[in-house]
Amino acid sequence: MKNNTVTIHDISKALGIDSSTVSRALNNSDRVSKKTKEKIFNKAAELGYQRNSLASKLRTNRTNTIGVIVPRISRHFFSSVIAGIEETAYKAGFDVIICQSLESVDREKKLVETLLSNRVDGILISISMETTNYEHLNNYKKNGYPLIFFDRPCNVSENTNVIIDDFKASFEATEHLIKRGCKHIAHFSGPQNLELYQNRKSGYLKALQKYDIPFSETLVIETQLMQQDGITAAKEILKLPKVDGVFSANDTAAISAIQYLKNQDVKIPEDIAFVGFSNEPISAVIEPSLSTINQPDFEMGKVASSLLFEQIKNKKYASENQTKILTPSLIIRNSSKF
Amino acid sequence: MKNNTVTIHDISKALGIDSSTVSRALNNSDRVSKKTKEKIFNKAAELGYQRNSLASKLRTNRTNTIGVIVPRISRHFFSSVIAGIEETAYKAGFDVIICQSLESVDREKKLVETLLSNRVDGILISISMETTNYEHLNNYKKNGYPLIFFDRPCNVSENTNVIIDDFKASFEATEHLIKRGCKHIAHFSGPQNLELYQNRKSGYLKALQKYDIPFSETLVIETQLMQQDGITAAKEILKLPKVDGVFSANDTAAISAIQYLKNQDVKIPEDIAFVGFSNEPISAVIEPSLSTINQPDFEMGKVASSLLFEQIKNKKYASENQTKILTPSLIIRNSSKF
DNA sequence: TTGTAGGCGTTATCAA
DNA sequence: TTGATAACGCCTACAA
Repeated sequence: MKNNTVTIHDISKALGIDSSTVSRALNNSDRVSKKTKEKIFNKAAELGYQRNSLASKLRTNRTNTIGVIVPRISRHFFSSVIAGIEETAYKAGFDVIICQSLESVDREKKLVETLLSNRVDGILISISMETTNYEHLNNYKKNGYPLIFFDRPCNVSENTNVIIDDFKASFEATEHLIKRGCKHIAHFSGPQNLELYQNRKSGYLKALQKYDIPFSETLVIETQLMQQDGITAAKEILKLPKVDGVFSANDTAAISAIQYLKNQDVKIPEDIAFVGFSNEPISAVIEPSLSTINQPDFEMGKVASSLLFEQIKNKKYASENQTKILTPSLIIRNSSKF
Repeated sequence: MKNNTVTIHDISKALGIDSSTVSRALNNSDRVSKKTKEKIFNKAAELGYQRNSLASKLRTNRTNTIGVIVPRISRHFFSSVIAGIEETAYKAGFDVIICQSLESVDREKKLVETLLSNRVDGILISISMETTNYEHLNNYKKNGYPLIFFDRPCNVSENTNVIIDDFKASFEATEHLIKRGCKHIAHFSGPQNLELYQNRKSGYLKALQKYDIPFSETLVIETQLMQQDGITAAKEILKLPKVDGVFSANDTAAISAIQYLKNQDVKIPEDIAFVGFSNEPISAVIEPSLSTINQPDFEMGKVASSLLFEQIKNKKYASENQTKILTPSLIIRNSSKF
């Protein structure tokens, strides 16, 4: 079956035109006459010719393909970033290979290798929560391949990062809780190997400091911020005296915590006010609706991929390391209403 | 930069061993002595060798890659199916290329071509809402490539489909509304070119018929079932006399309709009861929580991909057309409580 | 404008 | 067990 695939040589033979001319025609070269082109196009259609990209990529050493690695595509934030990437890629004539690490370093390593061996022209990555060591990525960069980090930056060495201002957003979120009257604000924090969660924590601390709110380490509950973790964290704060506000480093944990607390007859926001992070669609529809930080996800995808395409074209990557910081915004909803 | 990529020939030269032996060693052939293998592995690591899959795929005419086309990865149902596919693929040693058609036929056509030109070994597809003509897929099948439809089947010609029993689930959902006392049940329906929505409508009609509930065409509101469509549909049923129940062909439309109706002081489920379809995570947390149909998404991914790998191995595709039907289940929540 | 020839990196076949 | 050689399908100097 598969053996009868049509090649440019079949077209060549059928028409008595050399395969090099066929190749040129199919690539729409202007060094082929209109007449021959037409003949070739027709014959190609007639025979059901389908270019073999593998061969052409091998030959040209360019794949016009980029790889994207995200923790999970089901997260609204990431699928929106991907939408932004795909839009830009489409305009630039690039294909996109989407991969998910599922927050596992091992998987991430394998994915990088697969992308590498498929000779993608560049990679956009949001590293997994487990990633603490960047060798698999440094090797890649060392070879001069363009690599851009988004959302979860890597400042271990020189890199191009596209991030949002997590510190500022977290500061504002916490400040908002303070201004509405919260005196004992807990923080649901994520893995501290991710700078992003460090920054969210720092913003929280900075706000407490600015308003002279006493702080105790017990107020910070560090987990993976999954659904189950939110419940664990909720139980935790019930043990603490008089917690009246929570700034959660993501929506997922905040939402499951709220659900749990509601079942325990804790009133949100009267007893405990909540602010989340990410603006997952679900946060707008739960009751009470969740105050959160909206991230410019689609824009992030566009910015990151535009940078990547620039680097692919100019090949001056090494020198062009830079960090782009996008601005998120606080959305106040019922979970932290005055 | 990129030019210094290491090939088997570099290893070959460095060690004075022929490149064919290097190739065999790197593929772990048992026709290479342990000693030479070791030398080769070490040198490969030392030089930072990274196999060129393009060349290998071209030569072997096998890519060990399958393509998956879904309408959108952000839909919980599809990302769960993909998770099932990836798990099976991983075990089978296959890579997966994930693509989204965004419900556009044009995009879908291009994706099929791209996958084809990259010589994937098979394709799993859930067609777009716009797809009414299957030429782009028939061409693919005609060449003997394995192709499996999931969730949204294609019975225009002989095909392998993996679906859920939409008819039965819809019948049960409607029956449930009837048993709880609804007498005027509307149906939010999807594009009728998708069999799936035909079946959901049929199940609804069958239930009305069985219980001798009078039916009028105005009760069926056909849209794309997007968020906005839910609102439009909600306005529509308010115009109808005494609608007291809605069976929606997806959760998205049901949820936005409920939100809208709540704002209009319609009581759910007292005034109008709702049952959705898909069990999106959001349906469990909104208020009232949404009764819906749970689909075995992860399992569907596993079943569909297992079938595909079988077809890839056995190459008897043409003759093996079959339809696998998985069983969904009704989840009763507050939106249709008695 | 078209043809010739060689090679991209790998692997399969055959021979040693 | 290893080596020599050709080929997968395509593209691109270079020559005509």
